[in-house]
Amino acid sequence: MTGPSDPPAVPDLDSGLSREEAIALRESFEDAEQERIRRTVAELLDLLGKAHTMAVLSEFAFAEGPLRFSDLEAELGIAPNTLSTRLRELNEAALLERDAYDEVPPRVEYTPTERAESLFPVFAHLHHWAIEHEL
Amino acid sequence: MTGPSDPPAVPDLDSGLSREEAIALRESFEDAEQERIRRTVAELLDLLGKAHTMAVLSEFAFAEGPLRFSDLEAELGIAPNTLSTRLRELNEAALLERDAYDEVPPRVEYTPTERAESLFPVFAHLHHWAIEHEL
DNA sequence: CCGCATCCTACCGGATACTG
DNA sequence: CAGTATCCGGTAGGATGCGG
Repeated sequence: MTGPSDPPAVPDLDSGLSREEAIALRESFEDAEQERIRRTVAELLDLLGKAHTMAVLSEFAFAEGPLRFSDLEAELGIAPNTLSTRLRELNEAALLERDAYDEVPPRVEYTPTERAESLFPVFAHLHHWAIEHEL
Repeated sequence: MTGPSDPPAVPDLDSGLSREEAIALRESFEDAEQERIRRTVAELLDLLGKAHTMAVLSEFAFAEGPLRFSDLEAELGIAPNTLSTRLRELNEAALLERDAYDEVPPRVEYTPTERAESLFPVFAHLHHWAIEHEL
């Protein structure tokens, strides 16, 4: 009773680009460009590797519109200082847009940028993986 | 000179499952199963969120066969104790298989399992993202 | 020799209290 | 409500040692 039971027509877990295609694609670039790609991937993995960064982005990936600080705080159960740091990093990486409204009570909304949206299929894939596997 | 120049025919960055499809798919399950999926995703994000886990998996995603401890240590420039911990976690999560050969010099090989391989398109997508964006 | 385990240090993330 | 200040515990990094 631990595995998925009676799964409703799960489409193939073939998320676009395969490993071979990705390798071939990268090798089609000049050396300098390959090096840039390598560095960008490393930086990206470094950012995503920080605690809760993936979880935060995942929330945006499955949310309809913008999210507020307290939304994320409540949903993820993460300390405010840490959340604050993560949001600032994501904002500086141009993955989240920060909009502050001068009201009472104050309101700050975070919205994923297009750069972030083009990253969201990753979270859809992770979600799909979780449907078919356990941990 | 910072952006990509003369990009050779990059295929569309449309990695299979969209956000809407992922949401619809999840909602097609019963509540109990949805809860299991939610928890699995959370655990997965927690594991991937640990420092260097993504980087380690990424190495396997683009490597041909198995990798050795020293390969990863040299490639990622990460402390041996930390690498040791990450490899053990990934092994316990059944994402890496560990094979020790009793030779001189000793040899230990880590091989991604099928579970891990079904996760690799994620890294191909991240790589693809890095081709089209900066950080 | 390689793959770790150990020891220590530095930094990062968690909890709480407090402020604009 | 949306953070910041402070303190503290845990975790990663670096050097070293050692067993296989």
